[in-house]
Amino acid sequence: MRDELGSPIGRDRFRRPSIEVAPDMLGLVLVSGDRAGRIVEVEAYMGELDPGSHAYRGPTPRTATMFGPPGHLYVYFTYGMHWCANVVCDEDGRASAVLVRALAPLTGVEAMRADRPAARSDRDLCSGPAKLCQALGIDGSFDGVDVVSGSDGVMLLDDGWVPEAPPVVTTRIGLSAGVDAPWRWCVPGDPNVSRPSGRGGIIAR
DNA sequence: CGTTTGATGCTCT
DNA sequence: GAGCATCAAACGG
Repeated sequence: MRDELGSPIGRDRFRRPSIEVAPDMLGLVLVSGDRAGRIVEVEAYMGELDPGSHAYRGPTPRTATMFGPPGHLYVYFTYGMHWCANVVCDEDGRASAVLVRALAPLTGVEAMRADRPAARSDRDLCSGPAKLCQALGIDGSFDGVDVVSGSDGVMLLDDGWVPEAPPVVTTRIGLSAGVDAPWRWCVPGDPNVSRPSGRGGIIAR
């Protein structure tokens, strides 16, 4: 299954601040069990330096994974009903993470449809951080899993695909603090991107 | 199309 | 008790 979808990624790729890792994650394949999608939208969260980050006020039980070693999944629960998934970055002890905000579905699309009955089209399957978790079957039990080794069925792969154009850069979505940081990156023109532009419009392309 | 609103429960103050 | 890294349904033009 993995061999067909791409090659494993070294942990060193995540051993940097999330604002460096995030744009490099566009195009990678996120695999969960028999389902997979290509990452087309990400956001960076810079831990204790970032008022928009869950880690801004220091470590708590909820954010423990984000303060741990890179290459693991930080999965959190929000709005009383949704799960969202980040990939932890930077050295152990520094809370830096990349939120995966949208995927282009690749495999297991039938299973995704079954788990996302509200989706009116396949573009609604993974076009948002909570949607993609539902589509891939990711919930709180996946917090802390290693996406480099893939030992728990969730893995990031590189199949060599690269966007035709440089990423679109915007401000982040849905925050009340840290709203001005241009830390959201999208694959230009991809129909699965959750929203074409951020609060301040498109900052760079 | 666009914007608005209700759902729903965990987390930290 | 307030706020939330969201989503879908219900509106209005």
